[in-house]
Parts: sequence; C-alpha cells; structure tokens
Amino acid sequence: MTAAGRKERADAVRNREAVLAAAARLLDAADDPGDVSMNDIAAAAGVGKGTPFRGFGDRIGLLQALAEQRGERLRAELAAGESSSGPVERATAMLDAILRFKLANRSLMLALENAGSGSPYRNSTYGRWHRHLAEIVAEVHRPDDADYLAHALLAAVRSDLIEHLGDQPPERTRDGLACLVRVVLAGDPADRPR
Amino acid sequence: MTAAGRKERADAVRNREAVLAAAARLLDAADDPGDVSMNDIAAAAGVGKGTPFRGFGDRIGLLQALAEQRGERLRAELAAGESSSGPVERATAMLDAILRFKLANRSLMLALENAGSGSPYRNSTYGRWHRHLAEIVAEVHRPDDADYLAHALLAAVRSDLIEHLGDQPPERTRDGLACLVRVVLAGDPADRPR
DNA sequence: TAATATACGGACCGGTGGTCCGAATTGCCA
DNA sequence: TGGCAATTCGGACCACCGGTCCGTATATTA
Repeated sequence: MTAAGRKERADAVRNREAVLAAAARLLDAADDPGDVSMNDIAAAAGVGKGTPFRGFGDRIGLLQALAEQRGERLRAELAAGESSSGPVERATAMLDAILRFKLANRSLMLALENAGSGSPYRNSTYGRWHRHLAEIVAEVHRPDDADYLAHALLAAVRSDLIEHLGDQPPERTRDGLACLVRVVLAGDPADRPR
Repeated sequence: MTAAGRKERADAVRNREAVLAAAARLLDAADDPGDVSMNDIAAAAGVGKGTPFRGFGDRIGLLQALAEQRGERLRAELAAGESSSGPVERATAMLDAILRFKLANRSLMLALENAGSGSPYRNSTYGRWHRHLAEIVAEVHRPDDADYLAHALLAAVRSDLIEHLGDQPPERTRDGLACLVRVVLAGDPADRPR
C-alpha cells in the first residue's frame, strides 16, 4: 500500500493518469464500449500492456476509477439538490442529475453496467445512490417497499434503457422520468385511500 | 429454407433438439451463465462444435430459441391474465407472471439480457411486452408518459436486479413490485390533483 | 444402388482479458 | 555522486471465447 515504506514512484502515477486519460478519450469516441479493448487503451496511452492491469487491477477497476473521477461534479450536484424542500423535488433532482450524467458519459456507463456478473449493483456508487434514494422514498412508503421502489427508480435510468430511447429527444425521457417520480412519491393509494 | 426442395434431414432436427436440451441443462445448473460456453454446450450435446451455430446462427439465437420454448406457458398465462378487470389488476398479473418466469429461468434470462449491445431491447419478446404494457398504462397516463412508464415497469423486473435482490425472500420483491404497479397506475397527481 | 444435397466434426482463426518475468527505471542512503 | 534495492515497465505469452470453413460422412431421393 501507499502507507508503508517508500514513496510511490513518479512514473507509476504518470502512467496511471495517462491510462485513465486514454480510456476516457477512447470510450467517448466509441459507439460501442465493447470495441474499446485493454490493448487499445494501453496502446493509446503509449504504455505496455501490463500497465493498465497493474494500475487498476482489471477492466472493471479501470472503468470504475474513470467513473469516480467523472462523478465528482455529479456528487456535488447531488449534495446541492439535497436542500430542496419535499421528497418529490429531491428525488426528481437526484434522478435527473443521474440521467444527465449518464447521457453525458454514455459509453462509460454503458460499459460499466454490462461488465461482468451482476456488476451494476456491486458498484459502490450504486449502493450510495440506492441508500440515499431509499431514504427519500421511505418518507412516503413502508421501508420494505421503499427499498424496492428505490431500485426500481434507479432501474428506470439504466444506461441501456436510455440508449434504447436515445433516438427520441431527451426531453421526453426526462418528462417521463419526472412523471414516474411524481407518481411513486405520491404515496401508495392502498395505504392512503382517497 | 424448409419450404423449398427436400425434407429437412432427420439428424439435423435430432441434433438441434439435443443442443437445446443440453443448453437448458447446463444453464439451469450454472450459477453464472457466463461460464456456459458454446463448446460446453456442444460437448454436452454430444455434437461437434459447428453444429450449434448451424442450428441457431449464434449464441444469442440459441438463447432466444430456448427462451421461446420455455416461454410458451408464460404466454398462455399472460393471455389469461388479460381477462382481469381494471388496469391495475391486468398490469400486476402481467408483471408478476414475468417476474416468476424470470425467477424460474434465472440463468437463461440473465444471459439473454447481458448478451451483446443493447440486447434486452432488440429482443422481439421485449417489444411485445412493452407494447402490451404501454396500452394498459395509457388508460391512465398521457401516451408519451405511458411509453416511458412501461419501459420503467419492465426495468423493475430486470434479471440482474432480481438477482441482486435474490438473497431476500421473493415474497418481498413481489410485494414491492405490486406496490410499484399500484402506484404507477393510480394516475398522475399532477393531472388529477387530489 | 447410385447420385446428390445436406449436415457433421473439429481444426482453425482473430481477438479478448489477464499473467509473468527479465530488463529498465526510480528512490533512498551513504 | 554513486551504488543498491525496490518497484515498475513492456510485451511475449496463456487459456479461452465466439465463430468460420471444408473435407468427409450420412440421409434422402430416384
């Protein structure tokens, strides 16, 4: 680890950043994240094949590192949206921010979501999002339902769904999402009958 | 094609069925559909490597054929549920049937959903489901919203989500789903204010 | 039974994510 | 400044994947 012994070697951090940058560039340029291979990334970074693996463990690690880097602005935005008043506003702000983030980083998020087995959920980011959203939903629903509903809301902004809707204007998707949030956070008609 | 010239050779259909059966067996036994390869399937069917490809085109074709075979019962069930009264009942019946189907065929559906680029939506089955569900939702929402809401409802029963929820009892997932359907089909509070 | 269309098997291909190790580079200390 | 140990580099290498190809075996037809 970084804690023990010597300092981290300069070339190591330089290369790690080069790899990160190359991966970002290639993914942004690609239509299908599937045709950005590790070799491509290493080559584009001007680095040997082993280097990305040493720096990030495996493909998923690299993608996650990239997502984390890009997600800082998003995290700020999410924290800001927290100041809104009601649960509907807060949840809408959150999901809308996530939606815009995924639109802005489509290849990356697409890659991250189909990678490996059950990967979208192993991600620590997903855990945070879900916990946060579940709290909001729990203001209106029973805890068990809130948990599932939060998953469902996040599923409604999955990258491949967005992609599939991609030919129609994003406006419409955002409207639909807003409608969904409104409806879910209006409460359960079975609990609060008219 | 089957239409022209001679009859279809007997060994061809025998092999195709053997491949289908072997694939079904291996997938059901597997934890991760990713570790059932085409070679494995061919070997388990006692058949050469090329045969599965000749019979089904490619991996996705094989999986789809398998899903179609297994889905006959489901289709009947869906048609039956259609006789229910209100939109909530019909949508609940439909999504619950889909959920149970995916629980009963987890590896298969898991494989089918991660396969290839944007695959869950290119599937013709998905199209049918979505069209049907959108019709029901449209009884309560504006058409544009109905389209998206139908996608969102289907996203709430995606295999990997179910898988991720898999350690908790399916009861709870089904309850959550029922709650979601109820809430979505209760109508938009913005359109029909209290 | 001969002829012909068809399917069979498995060697083969390009490409993938990931590993490994001798060689080169770096940071530390004298 | 020079030497030494630790660390990283590069890219050959590996197992395996989905998919193709074609000489050979087999089913069908006449």
